[in-house]
Amino acid sequence: MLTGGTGKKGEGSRPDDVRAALVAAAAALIEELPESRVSLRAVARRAGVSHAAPAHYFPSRAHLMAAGLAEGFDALTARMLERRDAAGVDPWHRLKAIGLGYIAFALERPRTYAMMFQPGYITSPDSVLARAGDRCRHVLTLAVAETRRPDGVDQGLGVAFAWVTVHGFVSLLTSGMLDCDPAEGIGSTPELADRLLSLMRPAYDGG
Amino acid sequence: MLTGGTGKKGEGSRPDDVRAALVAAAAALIEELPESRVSLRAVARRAGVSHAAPAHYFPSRAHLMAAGLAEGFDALTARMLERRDAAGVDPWHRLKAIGLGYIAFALERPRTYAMMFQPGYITSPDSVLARAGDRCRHVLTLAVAETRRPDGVDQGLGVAFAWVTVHGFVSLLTSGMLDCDPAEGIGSTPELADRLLSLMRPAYDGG
DNA sequence: ATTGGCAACTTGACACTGTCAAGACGAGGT
DNA sequence: ACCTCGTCTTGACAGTGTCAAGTTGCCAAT
Repeated sequence: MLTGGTGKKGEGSRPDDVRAALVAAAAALIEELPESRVSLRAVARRAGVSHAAPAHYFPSRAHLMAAGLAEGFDALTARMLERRDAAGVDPWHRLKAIGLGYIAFALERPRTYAMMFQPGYITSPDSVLARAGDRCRHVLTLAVAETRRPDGVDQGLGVAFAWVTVHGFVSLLTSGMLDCDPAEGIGSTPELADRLLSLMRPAYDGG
Repeated sequence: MLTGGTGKKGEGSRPDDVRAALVAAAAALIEELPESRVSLRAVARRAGVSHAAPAHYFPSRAHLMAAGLAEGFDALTARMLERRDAAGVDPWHRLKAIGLGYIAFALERPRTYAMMFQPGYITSPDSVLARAGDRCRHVLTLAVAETRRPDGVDQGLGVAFAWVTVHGFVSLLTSGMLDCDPAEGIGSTPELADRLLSLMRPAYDGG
């Protein structure tokens, strides 16, 4: 009765073709255009359906955007896991790799990232977007747990501190409030990111 | 020739009445309504002028919003100064007071705050909004300079770290990504804010 | 004192938006 | 054969940003 394979055609080809196309189109446009220009109608055009088709799958614009943004969150989570698993076994190195992966994702897809944290797209605590956010935080929580030492900060505070730092960094950066060269070298974005992350090391690594 | 008192009436009463009314209306609506509903026409209605009057003072919606948001930045700066001056003489206490004032402002005026950091409203590096942001950062820079010690972090990094922390905190909080009770007590927002700020103390206070 | 000019708006229009109501249309069940 | 339902389209409505043209009222110059 709910979604999940209404099975229009018997030969099992497209269970939810249009819906998936809409979400994919939304995710693409979110990165291509400024937020105000990602319209339901533009998404519908890109998906090749009529301007009111989105309304049959999503009760409002916010819900469609949330679905596209949830894909963004999952991509972010995947990126974090990838970097973590390539970072070896040292807990601090793993945590730092997650942070750098987080920052890399946000700077590669700035519009998607900024919109993911826009209030108003989480319509309920168990919405698609909120759940995607929870999965992302979970990765961070695991990494912080690995670093825990008797004299370290407690779990919740450690997660908050790490997330706050990387999120604040990319958010200020893409807002244009932090001025540093995107290129490599002294005073560059990657160098500042590295130094900022190193600054929080004592909270996890014991000093 | 530029703006600044065209002096329509000789008796010197209203040099730029309508413009100021528009900016004030914009600042008010920015806090009252979600971003997408703060329209040029709504601002014009509140200011009591026709729907196209804003176009005579601001080349685009972004410019009018930026003017309203610049007022928000100035209010934030004022709040920071107020708290700092009430905090005594200890450099770290002064810096922390600035951070707490920053957080208090952002949580009292969440929509204004979020919009201030939205990419797209800074139309040029010396726009009204960018300048207001510079004045705000300057207050932070001064406070960080006060704490400087030979073995401390360098100025730019210290400013970035402090800003990143407070901004990341309020941004994640208003996005609904950090779950903590707004009320007082253990696990509450003010307590988390306090603990986060304390976590960055070693970077300034020498350990 | 009349004229011209000009800045400050207003009115009107256009293409576009989100959302709702109603209709088309094909498949499945009876 | 008929009916129903889900899927999507068409059409409409109020609202939006922005542009073009018009209106108004003051100031300076003639």
